[in-house]
Amino acid sequence: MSTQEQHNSSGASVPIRRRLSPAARRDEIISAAVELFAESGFDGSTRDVARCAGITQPLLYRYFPNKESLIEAVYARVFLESWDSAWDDILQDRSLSVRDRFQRFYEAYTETIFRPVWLRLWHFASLRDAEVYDWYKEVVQEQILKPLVRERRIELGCDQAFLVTPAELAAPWLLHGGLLNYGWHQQVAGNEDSAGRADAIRQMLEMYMLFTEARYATSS
Amino acid sequence: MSTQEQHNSSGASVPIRRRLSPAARRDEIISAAVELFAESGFDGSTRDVARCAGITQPLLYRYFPNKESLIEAVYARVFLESWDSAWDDILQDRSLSVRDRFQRFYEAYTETIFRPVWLRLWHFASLRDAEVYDWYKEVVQEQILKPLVRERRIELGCDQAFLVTPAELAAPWLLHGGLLNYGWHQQVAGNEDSAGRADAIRQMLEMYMLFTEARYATSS
DNA sequence: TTTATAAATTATCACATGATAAATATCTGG
DNA sequence: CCAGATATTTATCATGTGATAATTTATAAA
Repeated sequence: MSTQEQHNSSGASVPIRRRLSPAARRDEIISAAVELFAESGFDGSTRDVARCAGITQPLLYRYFPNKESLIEAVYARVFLESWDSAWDDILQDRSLSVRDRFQRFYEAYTETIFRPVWLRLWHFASLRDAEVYDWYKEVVQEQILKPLVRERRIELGCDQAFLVTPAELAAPWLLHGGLLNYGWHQQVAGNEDSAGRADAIRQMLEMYMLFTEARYATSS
Repeated sequence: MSTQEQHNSSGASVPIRRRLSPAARRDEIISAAVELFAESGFDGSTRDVARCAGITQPLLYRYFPNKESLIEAVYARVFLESWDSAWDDILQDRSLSVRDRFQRFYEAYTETIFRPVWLRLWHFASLRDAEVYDWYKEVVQEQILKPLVRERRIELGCDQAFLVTPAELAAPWLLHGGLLNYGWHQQVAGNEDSAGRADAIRQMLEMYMLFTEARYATSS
């Protein structure tokens, strides 16, 4: 990716030696690993990561004791640090209806997670680490789906119960999963149609609104 | 997996040499590859496939010119040959309501595709071959989703148009994708709850029924 | 039993990979 | 400008991998 070179007196090309601070170099290595692993999976070689980062392969081992710890750093960069606090602001903005609020939220959210890097790493990760998957599932459930259920209940005027039951989460999970799947379709096909994405979100919310209306109507 | 051995006079263990017909051997190799690739991905080694099949690694190359062609044989076994014609019978049985019919269909269908082998190979495949993914998407759309839309339209009494438009497929795709995602959740978590599965299908169909009722009611 | 066919194994190659040790060049503080 | 600290590279190892050639042995037909 960034393999710069110099030419010495004898004409042979010699790599430039950029001396960086450990923190900066570490960041660059992680960025390179994110790109490479997203493309080739976690079986991508450390040599390719190094080439992509513009360094030699052994240098990688000054920053990470082994490949596994590099992979963990990639997880942290992509999954842990990807939650945008602005999303929380949208989710909590009660000046909008639940429908409009979650429309806005999902449009912002999918702008990040529908990037090929995120989606592919997510798939690769879930194929090798059930833990990462479980952890992120928890995040989605607590940060997105439970708020959705709660706010919708309030909107429908049946706010007696505070806890969100597993049964109530089934439909939101189904729809959220459907949206993820939609994003995956687009990424495999190489599309990046933001209008179609907004439509998909609209349909998803439409279905949720109809479903909850029918369900909570009888019990309110 | 099936590495049988014999002991010769000097006590050293020597592999048994089972001489099979080419067709039978080929089948065994593919079965072994299906198991191994489902677990380790397509980067699983040919040596491991061979061990799993109870043969030596070079023998594999008498049946497949290279690893890629073995992978293609795995695709064929798992994806091409997995469609059960009994499913078509269910889909075409108009003695049942659309809801009941697709409930039955999806319960049978997911019994097959929610197996870890199918789901994992599906994920591995879609990460490396957009073609396989596109091909299967087409199958789902033509065999499942378009029939669903058509039959539902008839049931709602608005059978004027025969063609199914892309817009009409958005909701079914979202729900179908959500169900796939549900299966993936279960497989990663190691669950195999068929009651939960039936419930998920019920909710999915409930949402589709409500959605179509609301949508086609105005235009019929 | 004998023998020819081909299924299966042993031996091996070239290359890629994760990882380590030693040598070298770059930057910073004095 | 110099010297020490250390970021970076070169050289290297052990192992794993896809693939091929040569050899051996099981099996069925004569």
